[in-house]
Amino acid sequence: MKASDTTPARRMGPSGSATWHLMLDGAEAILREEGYAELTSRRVAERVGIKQQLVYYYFKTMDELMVEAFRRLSKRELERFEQAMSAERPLHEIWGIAMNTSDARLISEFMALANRSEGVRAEVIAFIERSRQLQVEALTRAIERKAVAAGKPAAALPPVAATFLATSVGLALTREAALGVSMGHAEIAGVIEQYLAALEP
Amino acid sequence: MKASDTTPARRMGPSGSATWHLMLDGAEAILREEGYAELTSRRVAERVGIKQQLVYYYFKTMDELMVEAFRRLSKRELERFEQAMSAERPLHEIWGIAMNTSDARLISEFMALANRSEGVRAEVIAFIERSRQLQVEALTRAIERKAVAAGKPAAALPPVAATFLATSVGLALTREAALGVSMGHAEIAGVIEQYLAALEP
DNA sequence: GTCTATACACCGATAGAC
DNA sequence: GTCTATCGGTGTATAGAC
Repeated sequence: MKASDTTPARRMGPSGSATWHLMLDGAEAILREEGYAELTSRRVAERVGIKQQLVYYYFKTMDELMVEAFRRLSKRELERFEQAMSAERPLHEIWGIAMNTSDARLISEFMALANRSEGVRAEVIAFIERSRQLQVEALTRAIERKAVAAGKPAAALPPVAATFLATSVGLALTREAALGVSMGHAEIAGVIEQYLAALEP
Repeated sequence: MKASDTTPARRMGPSGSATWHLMLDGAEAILREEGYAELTSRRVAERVGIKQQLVYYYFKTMDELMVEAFRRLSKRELERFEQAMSAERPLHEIWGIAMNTSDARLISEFMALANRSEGVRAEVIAFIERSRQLQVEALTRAIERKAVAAGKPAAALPPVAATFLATSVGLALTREAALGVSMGHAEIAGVIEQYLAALEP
């Protein structure tokens, strides 16, 4: 369309290099420990021991850095889920992941970021849908195995409802625990574990 | 302890005045529509049509403004809960409130803020505990009424677990809906409404 | 009660030297 | 690949005039 872009376009470095990863590591640490309000090029640089301006050699904008950071995280998480599916008791594994404090906090921050950045939003939506899909498949298989073994028709709780429930509850539990609230936590964890034990003895 | 404060303390306006409320209204609107990263004295002033510096006549710091904003909101919400308890079908009312989009978003933002501000954190903790207490009481009463009527021992799901579940799920549903995700939403809403209908026909 | 003036720190981003 | 220099913009907060 445009025969000549008047802006010559800034010189940029390659994705995937060691420094590139280092910067994303720094960004993750900041999100985890301080929240997205502190995620700035200066803070990232300070953390990894480089100059602020170098951030813009590897990322066009801070928004792009955030998108890349979530993309890397989401890939890692999905691989973790997939691996959990092939473990001995997949549902217990999934629940364990949902209860992992530090990454729950990280994902929480990205969800907040998703409200303000189109790029992040698209990645977050894709991640939610893919991980829910994975969980539904695993749960469906587990329920069917159980039903066949017992000769029962099973399921007052549809698999997708159960996974949604587990994810929401896991997130709420870790978020409240971080604040120092614990009212009802033991009871709700008990209910979930009872449900899991019934499916995966 | 200190016989004389060397800093003369800046001149301050009264809490509760019309302008004071106007500023909190502006702060709420910003949180709802744009998120806490945009909650600045300049943006508040712009919204309500006054100069940025006037914010500091009514609030010592931005942090104090946030605390006051949450305090006002939390008071309003708790009154709403209490009123709902005395309605015809209290549990349906509570679920309705949990599903109210705009205030769920607002509360979400304050929860994120709680991770960064001690003052906000204290208020958020108090709010969570008080509102959960209220809900547990209402649910306990409803279950007992039902159990007495049916002559049953009742309750595989402890009331505090049920309310925790409803709150987490409600928050997750509205947050995802805001992003445009809907996978499993109909199923989970169906399950909850079924549970409610069983208790409050 | 609201305004102007003003300080100082930090932010994203660009240009160009080494 | 990393640095120095630098820009315009925005943030919190204070002092003091009207």
